[in-house]
Amino acid sequence: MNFKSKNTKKELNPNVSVDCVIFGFDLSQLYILLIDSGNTEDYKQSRMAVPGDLIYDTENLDEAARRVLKELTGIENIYLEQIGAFGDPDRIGKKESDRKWLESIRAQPEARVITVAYYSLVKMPNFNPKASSFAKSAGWTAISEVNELAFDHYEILESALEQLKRKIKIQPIGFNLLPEKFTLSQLHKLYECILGKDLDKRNFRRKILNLNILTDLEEKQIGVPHKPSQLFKFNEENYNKLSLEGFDNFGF
Amino acid sequence: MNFKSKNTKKELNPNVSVDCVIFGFDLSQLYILLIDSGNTEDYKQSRMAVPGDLIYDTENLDEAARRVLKELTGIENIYLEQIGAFGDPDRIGKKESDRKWLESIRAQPEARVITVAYYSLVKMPNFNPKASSFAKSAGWTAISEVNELAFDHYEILESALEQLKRKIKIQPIGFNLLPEKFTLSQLHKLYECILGKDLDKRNFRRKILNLNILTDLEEKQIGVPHKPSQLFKFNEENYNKLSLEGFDNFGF
DNA sequence: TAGCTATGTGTCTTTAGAACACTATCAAAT
DNA sequence: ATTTGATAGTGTTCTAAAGACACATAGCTA
Repeated sequence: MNFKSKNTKKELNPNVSVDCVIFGFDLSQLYILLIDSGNTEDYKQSRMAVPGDLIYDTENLDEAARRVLKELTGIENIYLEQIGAFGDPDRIGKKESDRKWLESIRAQPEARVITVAYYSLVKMPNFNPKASSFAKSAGWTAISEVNELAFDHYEILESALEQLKRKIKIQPIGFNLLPEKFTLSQLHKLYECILGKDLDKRNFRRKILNLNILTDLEEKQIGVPHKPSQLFKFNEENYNKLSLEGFDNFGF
Repeated sequence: MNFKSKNTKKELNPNVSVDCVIFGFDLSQLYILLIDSGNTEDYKQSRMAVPGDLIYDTENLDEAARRVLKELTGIENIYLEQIGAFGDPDRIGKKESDRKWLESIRAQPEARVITVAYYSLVKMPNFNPKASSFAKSAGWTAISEVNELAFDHYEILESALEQLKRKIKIQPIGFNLLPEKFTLSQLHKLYECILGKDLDKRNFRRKILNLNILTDLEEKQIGVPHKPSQLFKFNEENYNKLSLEGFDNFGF
């Protein structure tokens, strides 16, 4: 049977899935990695979803999240952090389109599935999603343009965003979203995007510089039609230290 | 089959459980609600565990947590908050005693089980646990005296404590642990217990009073062999408002 | 060379954190 | 009646960070 994991090799557990909310940033807005999981009725229509699938009985949740993400989008080697579990008994059965999809793909389409959600922040240009497995396509969508998602994935996205807002105030996580070299304005913009509000430029710069996680590259932007900006990278040593410790109070 | 939930009434899902970490406080230290889940080899020995059990396919996770807590300890009507999911494939099979116990009680003792953990804070004297179902006993244990627990429950407890420490800095949750009428010293002590460090008395009082969530009852302790303390209750309106909003910066 | 655009910078005021020591009040013991 | 022991209660100073606020600069383009 499915739930006897001991001596069977790799069997999908019909009751538990993982979902991965991957955020990116293009220096002007936040993006999320979505797959088109395929519409079983109308192949022209899409059924956008956060990459996710059932877990194997032999892997732990973190491993499952990494595997599923890789299988569906090709993306690997990123740090995933758990958001929590979503377990409404009807979370995958509310919409007709979801039910149809499950029937087309799952061995036990009626099974009740709870999902454990993860999120991560990545440098978008470094990760070009390549759809495989049941993903018809995989790509970045601006958060502002996300509307309907499969199952309860919209709720999951909202939770991920909340967690992101909370985290950015106590850890320097935002840097995972920026290129190696970045300007203070870009970092500033990122914080504004995540927190959804304007931040005073001078106060922001002062605070972020006081954290001592930035190294001035003594190098300027080139080819911009305005005063070129100083470029920075982040100081790995101090950055890692602060990531671990967190800062108790970095209020914006 | 077990994983077909649609038309079956109440079937346990063999793959998903919930566990509840319930904290209490006796004005001098933190306690946790544990059950003795019974040792199958030696009935005199105990097997202490956080109250938890498999979920039904028809209930959502929050409901399951409330139900399981009630079934095992009689405690109900409390607000439970999710900590997260724990899903090591071997989390319930590492110890011989755990495996024996599962064989004695579970329909599919070999099933891989992921658990979703919850925590709550309660006024200990208002909740007298009464063991039932498979709990041989249920009661409060000082956190400092907890050593070995079933499965990965010790890890879960540690996670719950971490979350509690994080939360108490941004929400006035601590009050759920105190009696209706309490003194500032008791509240002070509670914060010290949770955060595990000394806090300056005068600074603590100033900060907590500035939150405007306390109402001076104009009533003093009686019968104490020292200067009697002023009693306070908390101001529900402001307390609820702050609970929702949180405070960005309440660093200790 | 004028205009556009985003960069980069400093000060003041207010608020909150951290450190720190003594007096007051009650009950119990003598 | 007095002393003792135990905890309650109280203010100030120093320092650090938050928040509000305006103008000159550098490079590109037309």
